[in-house]
Amino acid sequence: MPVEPNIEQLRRAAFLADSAPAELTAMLPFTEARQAHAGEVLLRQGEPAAHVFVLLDGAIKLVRTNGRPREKVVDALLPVATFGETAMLTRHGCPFTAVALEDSSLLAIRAEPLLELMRGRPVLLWRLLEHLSQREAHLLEQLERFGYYNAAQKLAAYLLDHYDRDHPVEPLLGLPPRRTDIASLLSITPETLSREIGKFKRRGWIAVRKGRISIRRPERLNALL
Amino acid sequence: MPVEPNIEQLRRAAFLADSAPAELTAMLPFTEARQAHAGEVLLRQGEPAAHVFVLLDGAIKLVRTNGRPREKVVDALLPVATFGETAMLTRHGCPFTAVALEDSSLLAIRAEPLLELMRGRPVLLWRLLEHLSQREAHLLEQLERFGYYNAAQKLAAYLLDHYDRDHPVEPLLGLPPRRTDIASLLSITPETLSREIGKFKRRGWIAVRKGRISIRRPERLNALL
DNA sequence: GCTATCCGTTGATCTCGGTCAAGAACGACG
DNA sequence: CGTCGTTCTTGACCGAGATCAACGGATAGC
Repeated sequence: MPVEPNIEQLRRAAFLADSAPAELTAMLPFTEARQAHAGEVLLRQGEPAAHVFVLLDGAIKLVRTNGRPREKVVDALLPVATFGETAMLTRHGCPFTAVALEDSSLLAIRAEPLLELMRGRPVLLWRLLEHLSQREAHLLEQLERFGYYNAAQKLAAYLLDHYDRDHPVEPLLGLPPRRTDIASLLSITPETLSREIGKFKRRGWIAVRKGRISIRRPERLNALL
Repeated sequence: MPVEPNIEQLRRAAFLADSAPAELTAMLPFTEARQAHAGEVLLRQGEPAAHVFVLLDGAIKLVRTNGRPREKVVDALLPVATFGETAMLTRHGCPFTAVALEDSSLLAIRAEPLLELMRGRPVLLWRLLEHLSQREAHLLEQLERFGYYNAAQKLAAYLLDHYDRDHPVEPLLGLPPRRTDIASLLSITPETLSREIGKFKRRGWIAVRKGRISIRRPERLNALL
């Protein structure tokens, strides 16, 4: 049974981080804790988003489904990330499909009353605008990198991006069990990914235990970029 | 001497398109017409943006300058596009450098009073939020495409994106005189771009006159994607 | 009009990463 | 514990596109 959400959990979301307690409390009535099992679809591309999600624990991938079998992962989210903010703002539907990579726990904020609440609290709008601005910057950076990075650089950038700063000593990556998802995100084949991981491992820059990767020499990875 | 801007020009900007005349009129005092000559830098990556720009005529490229000689074009803008909206919202400075590709005419709206105006008119905030949401969708699409498109597909997508719908009979592209910019945008080398253009020309799908490309068989280009 | 410079084009070669195929590790299930 | 099915790994080969280099054509400046 999911525990009732509280404002401390809401506060972990970047676009709500420094909101007044009163505003967060006002959201609780239409915020619910939600568990998603691995593989569960939370948002579907093209459909309107009824909720904004806050990922508290687990991992989520955002994929573009373009009809054809080729399905591209455009982002891999770790706690605490949010998604669905833009989907509720456009009538074109969600620009991606969100799938749980592993069993995850999230907050689901109903979009309609959230929008209504924001209508009366412009400060919330400002926060969201700033948040979307940062996301644009992030996407531009991704776009830039994919332009000229080779396979090793893509992997290094991915590993560094997901470096767990909370556990510097044993930085285990809690990410995609599925190597194919990482490969898709980096726009390389699983075979190439496997070879690059092998190279890094052989040089002692990373270690692999139970399929999970830990970074041993972040400075070496960074030197590649 | 630049003509005084009017609200009809402002209305051409997507995020202002259906604003009330009163709101647009309120912007006029801090909006000025600006001419930019080819090569002129309008915004610089990392620096705060003092203006939001509306491109009325000409062409602008957005480039990421990452220190190294490698400089990547992330977008090529045609009229009527806007840029700098996100730069004024984040304290991290502009996420790109904006350079005029040819002599261009723009509107420059001073950021500070614009933000102040928006503070009092939340409807303007909503429009901007919707606009940024659409841009995120656009960037995600770009990111997806770059994942698995080959050189020919990239070129076809670029040509179709910049197809001038106002001149269906003679759809001359008014874009980058510089082939190297197109190549950078598509993340291919100028040599490869040249070869692909050659192929399309040989098949009669496009025609080149004075360095400018016109599309003859858009349906063929579309079939590649 | 002549020359210099910069781009764009064309050709030859190389290389990174994709493709195809086989084998190894892992988890689920009976 | 063994079998199956899926995913990851490893190897051999191939091809799209990068690189290197030479040539052609446009624009600017004298």
